[in-house]
Amino acid sequence: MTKNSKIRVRFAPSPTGLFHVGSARTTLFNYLFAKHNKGDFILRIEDTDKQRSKKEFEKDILEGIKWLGLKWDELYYQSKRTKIYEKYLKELLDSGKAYKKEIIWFRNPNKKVVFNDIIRGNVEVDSSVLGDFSIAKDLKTPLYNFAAVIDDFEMKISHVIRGEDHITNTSKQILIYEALGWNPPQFAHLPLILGPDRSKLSKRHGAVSLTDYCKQGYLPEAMRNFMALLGWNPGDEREIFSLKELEKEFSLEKIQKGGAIFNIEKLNWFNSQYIRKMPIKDLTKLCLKYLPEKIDYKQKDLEKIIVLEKERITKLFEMGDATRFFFKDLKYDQNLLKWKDADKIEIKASLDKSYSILCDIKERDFRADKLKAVLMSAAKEFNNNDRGKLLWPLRVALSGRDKSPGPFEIAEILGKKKTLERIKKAIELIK
RNA sequence: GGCGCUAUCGUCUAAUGGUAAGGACAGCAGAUUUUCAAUCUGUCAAUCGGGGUUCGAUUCCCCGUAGCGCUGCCA
Repeated sequence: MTKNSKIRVRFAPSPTGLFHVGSARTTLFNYLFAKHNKGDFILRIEDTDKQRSKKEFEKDILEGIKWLGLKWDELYYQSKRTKIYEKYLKELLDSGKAYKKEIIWFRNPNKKVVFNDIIRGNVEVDSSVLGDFSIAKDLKTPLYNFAAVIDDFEMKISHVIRGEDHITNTSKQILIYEALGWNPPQFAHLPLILGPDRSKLSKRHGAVSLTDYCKQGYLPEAMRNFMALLGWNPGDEREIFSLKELEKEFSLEKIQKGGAIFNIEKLNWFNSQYIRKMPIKDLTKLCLKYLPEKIDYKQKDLEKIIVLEKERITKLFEMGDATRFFFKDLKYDQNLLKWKDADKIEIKASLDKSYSILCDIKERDFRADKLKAVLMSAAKEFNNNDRGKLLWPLRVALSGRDKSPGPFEIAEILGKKKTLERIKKAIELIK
């Protein structure tokens, strides 16, 4: 590679499965490296295996990359480049560097292969342990190690950034570059993403496709931030990074050498951070598909509900359950209304009190701050040491839950009519 | 088995010859609160082992050990 040549990297997935989070991180790192260096990020679909390649997987991968907010500069399909591979295959066959025996084999020169990995430094492999290796089934059907080399050369890839599970392939590929008289690109082998048992993250560890995380309501900005910090960090103590900041800070030299466990707890933390930061209009829109289908709430009320619940959830998926009581009739056990060791008479008295107070408040004064002022002082009067005596039964009457936002906020959203209805129902429930 | 890669709190990591080994997540405790969440404060917790090199090693070298990866007519 000459010093002034443009930085060009590629992510080269084979569409034989859903977009894996490990692949997603490799994509991210390639993208960040390209953008940091004002280079190109190329996407190459490695669909040489016709049996296993599926259109649906290709779609999943492309959509996953878009969802992450990453854009490719160029897109290629290996299945459309057969002629190019054929040309070089013939060249190798003619020069005797490859031979045909059922399929096409690369003649291993059995030498020591050394390459300087940007992340790991010098990596040495005695290629004789590799033996001759297959590079094509026939002239029109190239195999991975061969097609990848041809494309990386033809596409002028300057840096190959991929998982460390490819280190052995790199030695083979360097041999092919040399046989063709080409200079290999720079290599950077990323540490793997691991499951909790420290083995390569795979299906048996649970959700591994990006689509799964998207469906559960993880935000792309959280996913990005989390994945970027899995094996990389800029050297200071910041945790939250926007895409732009990542592009600015990223460097391969700061990548960790050891594998990193996919720590869902940390992902959850990032996600809740981003959920809280998101503008309420956008968040409401995103939450829509997780809410009960038939709701007759106005946009304004919906936004108020989302504001109340967004600090209580870590994934958008939880929004449906968290907000159900606003839209549906309540079902709960009368015992839930019980604050500490209050008896039925006390609970009823408490609810009666709330009811009469709220009855006296004008419709237009049904705002959380106003309700809070009135009810808090009433609660103090009702039982000086323990405001829960008034507030707990009220909150349960309105939410039907042991855990929920406060009664004032719920009452505002419900409105006077519904609020009073629910209190009345609660009173009737007590037997 | 062979080859390769790796090794700091439970987890993600900072510190590349001189630190009381720092931060974040999780945990725990407290404050706040009608509940939960959030928030704030505090706290627990690590350099795999053994040799070197050096005045001094988390850091450099060697040997172990452990873990992982690769070992396809998949990519």
